[in-house]
Amino acid sequence: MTATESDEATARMSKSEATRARIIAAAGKVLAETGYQHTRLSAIAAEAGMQTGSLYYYFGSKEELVEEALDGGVRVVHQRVRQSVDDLPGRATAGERLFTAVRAFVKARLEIGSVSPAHIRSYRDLPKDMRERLRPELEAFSSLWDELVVAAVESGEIRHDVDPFVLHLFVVHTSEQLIKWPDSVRTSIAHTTDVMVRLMLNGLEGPALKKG
Amino acid sequence: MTATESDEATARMSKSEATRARIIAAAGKVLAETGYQHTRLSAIAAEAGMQTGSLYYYFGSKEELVEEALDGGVRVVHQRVRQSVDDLPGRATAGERLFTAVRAFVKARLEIGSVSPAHIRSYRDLPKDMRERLRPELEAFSSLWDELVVAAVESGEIRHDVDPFVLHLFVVHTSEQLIKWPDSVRTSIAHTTDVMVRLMLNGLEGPALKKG
DNA sequence: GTCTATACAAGGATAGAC
DNA sequence: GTCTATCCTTGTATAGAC
Repeated sequence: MTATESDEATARMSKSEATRARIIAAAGKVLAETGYQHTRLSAIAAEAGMQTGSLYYYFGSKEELVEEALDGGVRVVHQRVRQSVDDLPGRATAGERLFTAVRAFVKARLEIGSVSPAHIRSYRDLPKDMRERLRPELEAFSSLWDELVVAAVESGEIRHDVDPFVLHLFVVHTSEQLIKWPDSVRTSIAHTTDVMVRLMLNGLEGPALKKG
Repeated sequence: MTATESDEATARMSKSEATRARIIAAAGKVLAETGYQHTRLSAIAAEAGMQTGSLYYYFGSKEELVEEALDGGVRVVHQRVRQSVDDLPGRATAGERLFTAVRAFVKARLEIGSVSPAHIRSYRDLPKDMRERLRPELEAFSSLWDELVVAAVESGEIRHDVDPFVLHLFVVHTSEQLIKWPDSVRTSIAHTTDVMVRLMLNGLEGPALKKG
């Protein structure tokens, strides 16, 4: 959800719904930065502009609040990536489909400052039962990457000398590192996406080695 | 430090020194998995095979113990990377120096299961004063990467169309993702290092696109 | 709806037995 | 040296005022 979409959505909400959404957004932000265990309700409350105790008017427990924030973040990113692929014309090659997905993923990671499907940092810390409930959604997203990668290997558009699952991990984790890049190098979203995709696709190699 | 070196070192220690080293190693392992805030002394104690209270015979506080573990991890990895470059013959090109460093870094990350200089997950959580004390060592390591990258850009062995600092971040963070790869795809250290370096250097691109 | 005050649990730290 | 028992602090959760 972009800032604009979010504002439009907020305008249609009752005050209560808007506050609830604000808390969820605050939770997403804090979670992405600190991971589940380190996330303090006091930090979420501060980010949302209220006192810790007030959160309990909207949510029954920390777990309930966190699970809703996490699940929402996962679904939004997954949905965006899938949509970007579905929007391609039928004649698009497997490679075009994969790199469109990568671009959409990188873009989503930059636009949504908060949680993401591959945000392992949070995921590993979760209580076991919550992890179980979130698993199907995460696995669906993972399957999408597997399909895209395998098809692009078969079409010859990406390398076949590396295990497809490793390629899948490389794509997802490399995209994820963007959140660690300092603001100074993340200029516009379009440019940052461009640089990252170029590095993933073509690597570090420069002119002096390319002739080989 | 490899397992063998560690064993040899242990053999020369007094029992007290050996116990102390065992605690540090346990702390490194727990820290790498969970980050500072989430690290419980009870977890370190369990990993070292003792009760929580017993740790205080060797260390004055959680901070003291953690700082020693972190500082040690940073220094060992930095030292190994620097040594790998220094060991090259004088005629080595800038590109050879950079990729030797990358290989050494990836190898070190695989061999030492614990903390590392770029292990941001831990670093960001640290108390401010501790972070200040560790900073010089981290910056020295960062400078090494900057020098290697800039030289390789100038020699034309790596691409010049991307900000050198971004290339530096890409190298370090991409190497770091290895700790998230499941055991199933991390076969031998030599093979895993090889795959990772190939992906970083040449990217995902496959035969069908290379002709362009 | 949101705040303040407080009960309760968990983890860091200390003391004293052995 | 290591253990067990206990204190102190921090964070989750509840209660009741406004």
